[in-house]
Amino acid sequence: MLERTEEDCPVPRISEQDMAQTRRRIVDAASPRFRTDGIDAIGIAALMKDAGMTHGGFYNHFASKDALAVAVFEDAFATSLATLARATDEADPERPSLAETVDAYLSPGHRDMPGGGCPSAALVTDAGRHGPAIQAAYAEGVNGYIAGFDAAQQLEATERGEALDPEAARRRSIALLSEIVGAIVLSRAIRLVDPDLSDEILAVNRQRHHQEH
Amino acid sequence: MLERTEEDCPVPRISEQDMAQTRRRIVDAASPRFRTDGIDAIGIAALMKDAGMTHGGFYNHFASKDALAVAVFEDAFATSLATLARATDEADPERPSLAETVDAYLSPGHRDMPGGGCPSAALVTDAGRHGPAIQAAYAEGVNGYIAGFDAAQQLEATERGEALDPEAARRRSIALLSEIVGAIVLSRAIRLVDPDLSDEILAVNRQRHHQEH
DNA sequence: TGTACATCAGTGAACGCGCGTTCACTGATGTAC
DNA sequence: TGTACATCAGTGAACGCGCGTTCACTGATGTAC
Repeated sequence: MLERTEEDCPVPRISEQDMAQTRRRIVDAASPRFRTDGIDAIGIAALMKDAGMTHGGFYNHFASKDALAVAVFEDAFATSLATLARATDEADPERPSLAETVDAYLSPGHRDMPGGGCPSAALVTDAGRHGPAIQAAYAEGVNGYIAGFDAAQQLEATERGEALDPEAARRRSIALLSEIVGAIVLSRAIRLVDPDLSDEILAVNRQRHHQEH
Repeated sequence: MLERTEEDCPVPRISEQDMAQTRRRIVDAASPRFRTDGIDAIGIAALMKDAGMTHGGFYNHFASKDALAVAVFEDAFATSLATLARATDEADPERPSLAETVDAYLSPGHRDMPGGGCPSAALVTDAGRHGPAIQAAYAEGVNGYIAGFDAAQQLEATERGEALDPEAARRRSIALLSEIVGAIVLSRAIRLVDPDLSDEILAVNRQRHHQEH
């Protein structure tokens, strides 16, 4: 009896691992550029050059630029949600509170580094302006954020010995996401010409969250 | 003594009014397209065709596409702020409350019509990704929104016979703007693939505002 | 182990296309007399 | 009022450029025997 039962799948000449590495290099090159300047602002050729290759090979890894964008969205949200999940890791003695997580989100450092930051904020307009596949990847990320906020609220309520209505928690999660996404995109939009107002927007929303929770 | 003292300024062959009309046609064509699809998504040729002309004449009216974008931002914010100002028109017996204004802002109709809607929301990412001139026009509009919310809060506080600390009002205005911009851009980003969550985001934020004010 | 062959990730020229901007030209309009 | 001229908003071809995608080719790698 052979171990390999899928006869349709030929043994790859170049290891799957190498292919996966190259694919990752492309995603890693595209991810910050897409978040900083938008999906349409950088071309395949420049992207592949960033990844250390020429542009022709791109289509060995992705069917289209849209397919790359979907992969970038999935990867960026996965990373971002993993960070958020630290706020719900009961085993971590240095687990950040939800308030600390929000403070970090609404920091000048996050504002000034969209390429490595939250994809919900950086790609919110791009998602709405592109096709269903990209929007679907974005929507899944948004649902992940809401679920993450829900979990963090429930954990903190439990630790305070309080019960939290799941629907109330969900409403707060959605409002929180709206507020922090709005604050960071507004602060980014004016940071070069009105840095004081840009800082103020972040500060007001940090403060507002502290008052409420 | 001649009435016309500026010798440098020749009498125009084609009336200034006609020129202004053409310029307005260009701005009116660009304004919804920029808000719906982004500044970079539509070219000068398509824009001028929408305005009923060929593309070459564009540069009789604007020095560059960026200059048009600045004009579009100024015009769109002026219109949008005029609508907001209805909430502070003491003479108007049908003056909408701030809560009603927010409800209209966070409506599915506004979500589905970015081309005629709030430029703060529709252009927030474009502003951050373009040059200082465009950002400056955007920042002025944001300041106008904050001032408008301030004025509406003060008017409503006065009518209730309450005093409202200007700094507290400003903080609320900034938080309100962040929240409604965030809500509308998030709801737009997912409306095609998750219309239920899109509606929920709007509804939760409408409800939240009603509870607070 | 050595040799002939097959595979296919990556290369780089080329495809048609649209971009922002320029410019020689046109023709309607207003001025000068 | 009539005629010659000047102006300039608008036309449309053309500029160099970058885009997403295709494709014939290369050459390193793995297989077959």
